[in-house]
Amino acid sequence: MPGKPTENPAEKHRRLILAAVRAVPRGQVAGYGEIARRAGLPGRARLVARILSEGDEPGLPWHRVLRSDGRVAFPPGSEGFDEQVQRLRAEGVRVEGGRVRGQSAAATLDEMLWAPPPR
DNA sequence: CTCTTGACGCCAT
DNA sequence: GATGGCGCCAAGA
Repeated sequence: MPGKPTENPAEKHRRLILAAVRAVPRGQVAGYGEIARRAGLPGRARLVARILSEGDEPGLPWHRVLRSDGRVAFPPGSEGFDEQVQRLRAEGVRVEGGRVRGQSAAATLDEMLWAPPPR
């Protein structure tokens, strides 16, 4: 039966991913792959990147999403890079050379990810 | 339909 | 730490 307008998988995924990104607390960072995993879409890091690249969703803390190695995903020197670094620093995140510092940024971005930052 | 591109990730060298 | 190759998936040409 009818009923439900069968939501496209793509749209559902988008919604889940956006929710996962919003769930990242201020002052913290997460990896694309980690976001995908939290959204229930393991291995879809690229999908996360693609959705963020669309740039919609106002208020979305996209700047808290980094590569798995703790590096900013934009090419150094680009606008996106600069803006992301500024935003992160504005939240108290230590960024050096386009890389987030904090012991490991995310050795595996799995367990220590949601650890509260010392202050 | 095929081919390329991309805000990625992991592993080997 | 830097580079290169392969995997993955969606969108555009």
